[in-house]
Amino acid sequence: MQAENGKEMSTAMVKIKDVANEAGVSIASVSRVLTGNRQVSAGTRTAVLAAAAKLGYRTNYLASALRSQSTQTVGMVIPRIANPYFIALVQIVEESAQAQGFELFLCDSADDTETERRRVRALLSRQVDGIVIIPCDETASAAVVREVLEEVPVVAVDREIRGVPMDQIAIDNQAGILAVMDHLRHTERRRLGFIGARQTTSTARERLEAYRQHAAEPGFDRSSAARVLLGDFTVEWGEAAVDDLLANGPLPDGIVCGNDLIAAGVIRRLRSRGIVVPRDIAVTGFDDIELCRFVEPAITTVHQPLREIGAEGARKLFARIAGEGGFPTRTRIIPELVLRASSR
Amino acid sequence: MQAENGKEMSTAMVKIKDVANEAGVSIASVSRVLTGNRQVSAGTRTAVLAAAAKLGYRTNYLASALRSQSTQTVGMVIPRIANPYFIALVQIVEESAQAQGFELFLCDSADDTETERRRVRALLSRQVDGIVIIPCDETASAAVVREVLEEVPVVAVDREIRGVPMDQIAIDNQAGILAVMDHLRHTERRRLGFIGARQTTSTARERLEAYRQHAAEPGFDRSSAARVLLGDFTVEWGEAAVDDLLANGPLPDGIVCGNDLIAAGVIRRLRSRGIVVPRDIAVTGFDDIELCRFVEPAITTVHQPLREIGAEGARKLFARIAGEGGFPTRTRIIPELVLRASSR
DNA sequence: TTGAAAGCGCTAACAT
DNA sequence: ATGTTAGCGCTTTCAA
Repeated sequence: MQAENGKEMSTAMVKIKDVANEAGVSIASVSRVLTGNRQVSAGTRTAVLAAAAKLGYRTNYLASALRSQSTQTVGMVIPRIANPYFIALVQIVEESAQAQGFELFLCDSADDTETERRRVRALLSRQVDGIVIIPCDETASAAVVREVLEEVPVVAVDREIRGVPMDQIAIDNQAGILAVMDHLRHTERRRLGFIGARQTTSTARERLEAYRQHAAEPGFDRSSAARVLLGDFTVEWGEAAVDDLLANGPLPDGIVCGNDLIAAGVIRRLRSRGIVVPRDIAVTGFDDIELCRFVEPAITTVHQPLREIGAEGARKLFARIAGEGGFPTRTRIIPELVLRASSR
Repeated sequence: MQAENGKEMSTAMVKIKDVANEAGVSIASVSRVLTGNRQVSAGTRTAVLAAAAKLGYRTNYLASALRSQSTQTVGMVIPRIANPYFIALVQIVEESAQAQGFELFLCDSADDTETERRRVRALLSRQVDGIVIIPCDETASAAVVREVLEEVPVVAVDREIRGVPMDQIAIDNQAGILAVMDHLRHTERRRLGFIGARQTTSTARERLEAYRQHAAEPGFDRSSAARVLLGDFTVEWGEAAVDDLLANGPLPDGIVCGNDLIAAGVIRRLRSRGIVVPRDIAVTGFDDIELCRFVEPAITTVHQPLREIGAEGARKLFARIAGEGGFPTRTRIIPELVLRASSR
């Protein structure tokens, strides 16, 4: 006892040998009972279980994993842990992992390629059995992912990686933007603008490309296709972009935003400038995050089927881990438009 | 090559022996260079580093940790990964961990004592060097934490655990509620009500206790102290609680909410019932999450100094891990009121 | 400063 | 069905 320095006496770690002694069997029998991969007699099982419970034994993960060459762990690397959108995806993957008896090791790449590389290497160093990645850069992330693929299966989720033959699952961004713009056309919006993010991710790129393509179609004013502002996927950029628009000529009557955060910023700034949404100008988002229903007016947006995306990503990963072969696949889920007050 | 089934040939894992061969030294020397705990000649160092880089060697974490009895990993158990408030705290702790050269293993207890116990055991099984916990139940979590304390240091953050002598850090909830109620008193609100959460956490309990105490003071209508509704810390409960209030007699002119999510729900439902906030009724929140500034009207709330709480929690943990003794401490940070439109 | 060898705690192969 | 033992890949004595 070392009561005087406030430290409790540490219980010596219980090892498999202690359980074996207590149960009166060999350590191999203990291992067999606990891992369950082998036949054991009922008597041995009972004795081992009782001894383990009595001593409070917990298998040493490090030793077990080192020996069995299996960590039963998968890693997930996301660009920003503070982004609720990514966290929602994490939750689905975590559920699937748990259901398969795997643990999930979550890492934040801080939307930085170098950090992403370090995180991925740390995961490989921990001998994870597979990795789910939301890459932070459409092209720069390719190199590190290619490296990983030499060792364990990887699935890219939500964002695409170019030029790497691998399993991928994401939403169909083009279809989403098309739905938004069809809606704006039918509600007589003619002069559109697009406020999105710089083209470092497939998400940003595909949404912009779809906008440009459809804005040039009949039904929209000719100025629309060129009215494009690119920053990042944040509320702050949405606000700044509105100032930009206001300073440069007459406002459009519809703004297509690259995601909901931008849309929230756009709406807040427009309101503070006395411009009425949706009467003067319609605003749309993308992703359908919770915030949409709290903003006034509530944001019309494209719903991300996160559950499907996450579940399918996990399914692909665990299939590879289980040794299933076949060519890598790229899946796109077609999203639905959610009409709310900001565009009516 | 097995090109026909789409599988790349797996690179054999590079081991320390391979590096030793390549560099023409013993494996011990490689280890010494890579861990940096020992003296090595410049020549050996260069040769080892070059060989390691050439072969793309990464230390096997499992083997290294098993042998050295140090994982350089801490665990963090939070009640809900989907709650941005907890995630903000995680980020701060993660920063501190990285700065100390530790990895953080994040776990979700799903606000359930049994899951919490399983998660904690999994962490111990992985030989983490310490644990930061946001306990899901003020009393029930005590048992599992007491267990853990036998093996590694634990720090409770944000919520208190009763009856366990351990390091703790949280906000001073009583002071926060007092600030809210002083403000309401000065703005002539007389008939108050409290919408909070059931008393399973110190957070919920302390905020209610403070409300009850101050509501009975002069300046408030006598009905105030008894006008209390308890559910959980969600938007949905805030909405339901308003229906409850409306069905039972005249409305108060001020509602103190247990947190911001409840306040957001309260405001949304009041508005949909045609009741004007803050003219007819003032509403306040607690925590100062991002949402507060998006709700219309923006929510008056108590700001949580998350950075300070997280950093101090991490500091305490790493001090214990480093072997610092001394009695456990309980720290409370006094928060500030943030005045916004919902109470003016 | 370096190499040889022991051993971290466990699982799996090999006995019986 | 069970026990004995090798060895997972590394770090750390112990010798030299």
